Order: sequence, then C-alpha cells, then structure tokens
Amino acid sequence: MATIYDVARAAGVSISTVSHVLNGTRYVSEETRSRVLEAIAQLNYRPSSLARAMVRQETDTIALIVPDNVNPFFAELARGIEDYGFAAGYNVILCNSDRSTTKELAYLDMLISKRVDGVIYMTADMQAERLQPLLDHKVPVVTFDRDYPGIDAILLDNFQGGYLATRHLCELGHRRIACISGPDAGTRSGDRVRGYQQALAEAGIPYDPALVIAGDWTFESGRAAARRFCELAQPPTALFASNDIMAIGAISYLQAHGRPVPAQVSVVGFDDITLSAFYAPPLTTVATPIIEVGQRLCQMLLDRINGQLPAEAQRFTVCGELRIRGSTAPAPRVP
Amino acid sequence: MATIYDVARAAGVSISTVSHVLNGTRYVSEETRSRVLEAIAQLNYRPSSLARAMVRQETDTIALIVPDNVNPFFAELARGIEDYGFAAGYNVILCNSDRSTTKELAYLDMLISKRVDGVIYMTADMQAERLQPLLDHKVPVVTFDRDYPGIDAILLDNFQGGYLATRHLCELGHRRIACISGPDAGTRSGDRVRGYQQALAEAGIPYDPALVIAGDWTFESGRAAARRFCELAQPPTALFASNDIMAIGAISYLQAHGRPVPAQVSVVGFDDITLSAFYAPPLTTVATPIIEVGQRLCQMLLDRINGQLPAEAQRFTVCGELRIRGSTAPAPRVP
DNA sequence: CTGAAAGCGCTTACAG
DNA sequence: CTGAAAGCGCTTACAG
Repeated sequence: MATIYDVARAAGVSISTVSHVLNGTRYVSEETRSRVLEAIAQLNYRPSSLARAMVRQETDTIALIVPDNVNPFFAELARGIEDYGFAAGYNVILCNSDRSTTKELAYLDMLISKRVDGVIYMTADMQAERLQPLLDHKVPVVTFDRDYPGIDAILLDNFQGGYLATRHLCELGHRRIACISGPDAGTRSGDRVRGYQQALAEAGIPYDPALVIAGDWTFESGRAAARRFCELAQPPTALFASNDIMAIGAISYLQAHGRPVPAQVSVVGFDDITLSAFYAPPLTTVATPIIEVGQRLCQMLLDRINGQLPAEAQRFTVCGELRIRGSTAPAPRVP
Repeated sequence: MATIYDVARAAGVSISTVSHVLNGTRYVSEETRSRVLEAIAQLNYRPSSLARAMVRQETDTIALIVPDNVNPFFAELARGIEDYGFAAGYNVILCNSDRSTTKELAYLDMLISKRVDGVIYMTADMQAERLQPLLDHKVPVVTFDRDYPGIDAILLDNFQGGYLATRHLCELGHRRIACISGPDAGTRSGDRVRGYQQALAEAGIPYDPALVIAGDWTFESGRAAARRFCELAQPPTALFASNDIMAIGAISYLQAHGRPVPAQVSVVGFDDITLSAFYAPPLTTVATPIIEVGQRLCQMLLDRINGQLPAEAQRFTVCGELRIRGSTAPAPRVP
C-alpha cells in the first residue's frame, strides 16, 4: 500500500508538505498542492490511521459494551450511538458481554490495548469496580441508566415510569395487577417496581408479593412469568412488565392460552422498542426515546473526550412517557 | 500510559526481552521472566495494539457493514459475527449504511485508513463496483446472499425458500395467495418470488400480478402491502412475505382490521428472527440459521485473512427450512 | 540466554 | 513557502 513517502516522491516534495495538504494544517502553494493531490489520486493513497493515531494519541474509535446487541433495546441504542459517532468521524467497536464478568474483562483489556478514545458501557449490575481498568488507564466512560460515582451518565426515571404504567392500569379499573420485574430487584428495575407499588397504594390496592415475579429481560422469562400468573387461584387482569420484550413474551403466552389481550388481561411494557407498535395488539408502553438517548450518550462521550465538559461527572435524567395502544383496556366486569 | 520502555527499565532488561515474554516468542529465563511480569503488573502496563499493528501490518479488527443493525435479521447476523470474532481475538467495527452509496463510500475510506483486516459487507444492491475501493487495497471481503464475482460468499437458496413457503400455503388449500417481495425484484427477493410462482404453478393456480406487491423489508411496508391487498375486490386468504418483519407488519394490519390471522388469512414469513416465535400468533416462516450464518461468515473471513483458503472465491449455499407455527391454517371454507 | 538497532507510517515543532 | 528530523511504541532479524 502506498505510503506518504511514495506520495512525496511522486510529487517531488517532502512528507511534511504531503501531510499538510492532507490535513489542511498549513499553507501550501496552489501549484504544489495540486501536484500532491494528483500524486495521491495516482497512487490511490489512503493515509494510515494507525500511524496517525500513534502520534496524535487518539484513534477516533470508541467502543460500545452491551449485554446483547440482538435485544432490540440495545440494538436501537447502538444505532443512535453509531449514527452520532459516524457523523463526528468516529468508528464504534461493538462488544457483547452477555453480562459475563470474564468476557467484559477480556474486552476491557482489548479496548485499552487498542487505545479506544472512550467507551459506552451498558451492562451487568452495579459493581463499579468492573470499570476500574478503564479508569486506571484514564479512558473516558459514559453509562446509561446506571449511577456510578464519578462517571458521566444519562439516567432514566424508572420510578416515574413504573408509576405511570401502573396508574394507567388502575384508572382502567384493574385491581389485580401483576408485575414482571427485572432480575436485580435492588436497583433499576427495583425503581420500576417501587413506582408500581406507589400507584397501587394511591389507588388503595393492597400490595400482593405473589403478583411480582422477576424476569431476566428476555421473551422467555416474560412468557414463563405469564404462565405462573395464570396458575394463580386469582389470576391478575392486568400486568406491568419492566420491559417490552417481557411484555411481549407474556402476551404471546396469554394469547395462546385462551386469555386474549386486552379483552381478558391488559399488558403494559417499558421502553417502546420499534416492534411494540407493530405487535398484535400494539403494545401500550412507557416510551423512552431510545435512539435519541443513544445519540446523546455518544455526544456526551465525545464531549468528554474532547475536553468540552466540566471535570465533575455529568448527569441527565430522561423521563419515559406513557404511550397508550391496543394492549390495555378497561377491566373485565366481575361476573 | 506505561510503555514497553518503562517496563524494560523497571525490570532491568531490554525491550526485546519484554516483547518476547509478552508474546511468548522466544525462551526467557524463568528469573528474568518473572521480573518482567512483575514490572508489568506494577506499572499496569497494556501493550499498544497500535504500535503492534504498525509493525505486524494487521490490526485484529474487522468491520461489518449492514443497512441497519436495528433490523433483527442484521442484529442476529452481527451477533454471530461478533461472537466468532471475539473468540478468535478480533474486534468488530459496526457500520450502518442505510443503503446509501455515499455513506458506504465514506465508511470504506475510514475502514481502509484504519487498516481493518477484512470486512463483511452486506448491503444495498448488486453493484459490484461499490466494493472496488476494498479490492483496490486488497482488503478481504465476504458477503452473504449476494453473488459478486471473485468475492467469498455464503449464499441463500431463495428460490427454494419461496417455494417451500408457498407450497405450504397451497397444501392448506389456499388459492388466492399474495406475495410481498423485496424492492429489488430483479435479484434476491426475485428468487423468492420465482419460488412462489413455481409453487403456484405446481398447484395449478394461475399467477396474478395484482397479488405481488414490493415492500422495502420494513414493518411499515408490510403493513402497507396488507392494506392494499385488503382493498382488492377479491382479497387473498394467504400471504407470503419475503421477510419476517414485513410478515409481522402485515399481520399487525390484518389483526387490527377484522381479518384475524390465521382464521381468515394465513401468513408466512422468511428468516425466522427470534421474535417470530413470540409473535401472536407465532409466525410460520422459512427459517435460516442466522446466528450460525454470521459465525460462518466471520470464520470464512478470518480464514481468508489468514491465508487458509484457496485463491478462488469460496461459495456455500444454505437452505432455509419451513417452520410451521400458528400463523397458517387451512383455507377458510368458501361460503 | 539476551540486547542494539532498524523500521512500521505518520505529525509536528524547529529552521530557514 | 517548504524541508529535515525526532518521536509515537512496538516487533523482529541480526549478533553474540
């Protein structure tokens, strides 16, 4: 592959000059400039970002760590990030952690070695130590929906989301309202559950622990939870799932087992992935502007990288809003 | 950040020795070795992949170009690729082209400059010239479901897929069977349509062009096609969509407009994305082992990169298989 | 068993 | 208006 030396030779100039016309970083006479440009075209020259990165100490590459890019939520987030990054001249390395600590660590090592300019970290539980390798090597990090001290983040108002979803169900006259939480009841999905409890309390509905089942964010777990709810002596007439995927898993079970949604049971999800509007029935959900959040995450990271942010960690909170669609309806009359 | 010189100094050895213990590339006495290891730990040293890449002329990085990673089909493919790449020590750069030529070109330039070891290219139409920049710079490329001369590829038996889907519908007694094709009727989705026609012919059903509408692989386009079919004087009782997304878009329209699936109209898709099993009703579809295809694509690329493949372009064909689920049923009796 | 040195391909002061 | 040279941080013959 042609190098800057080849170009310089072909144009009869020094490599300094070639470099400067390449980067527009100092004046070059029109005549020299065009000779250089011509040589570049002739040789089909593409400067090596590697060599450039070595001296500039920046790679124009960032990394995204998610549990699984197939999950539509992370897919959409990735899209927003990638879009913003591309527009700003950055590439993004995709990393799936499967929520595995060892895989994550392996990735962090690779990413540090590759000298990525920053990473968007979105995975696993609340152990801030997991980010330590990055911090040790001064690699900027931003996260979403996770509150690590000293790390830039966009936060989600989970309490409010759980509250809105459940209040909607209460207002439709439901009294037995179940909840599929996330696995880590202590933290994020915990707030969604607390919002659920708050709405229940305001509606004067006693909290029944039998109506809360933990899922693991997958279709399958939503499905399994629905099955268990159906086996209850008094099955719920409504259901709030902590994400759309589990809501959809639940609906697929209910529809297939003679409990039509929303005629017999109402379901509301969380996230508003694209698919939700196209489900049958279309899913009522607490909508987050996922792609936009991705873009803002990336913006935040790049701003941090380029020193445009104050020293202290930045923090923004986005609120979900209730999007009412076809999966919720007034509670069936008690016979 | 600590460099190999810092480590050498701390351990009282030359950088050659550090390099060799790092890479296990020549014998180092146990004692020296442990001194080096200790220095590495002490300094929290991470070798620079950049510097390494400069001299080795390989970056251990590949790129994946897809139209849109949010599309579950590409999301799953990306997952398979990323998995295989990770296991082999490669990172993958994610690129969304939106099927835009200019975006694609911009990406190719970035990727060539970054000296990626290879790219998995999966996008847009059949213009082989688009790959020219890669070929000019001798960057290995593999594709899926696209047949460029001289390029390694995994191919899909689209004809067979369209045929299986449609034959299934015929066997259920349907006579008015519609088809949602892809936008590029000339090529891949074209083969799916030809398979559809073949099955029709074998069942003695005359081909009716009014029953074929082109979509663009999105939910929306499936939905729109379903609407137009419903407006026909004699609406179809069955529908083959060239991918699952469009099938789902169609079902969501049908269910919402008093044409229950499968009671009044049967629908079969193509791909078998994870979601399809969880749709309501679960989608009958022509299943492709998407994740596995991704893995094999990546394997093929790495084999090519590492010179384990014969000079001539490799070519494998995978056949879809019919997965019968809840979205198809016997044709309704004609009253 | 280990080290000195060239070279990978750029950017960027420093000089003139 | 332009060039010579150092340096980014490694790997890898070459020597001993």
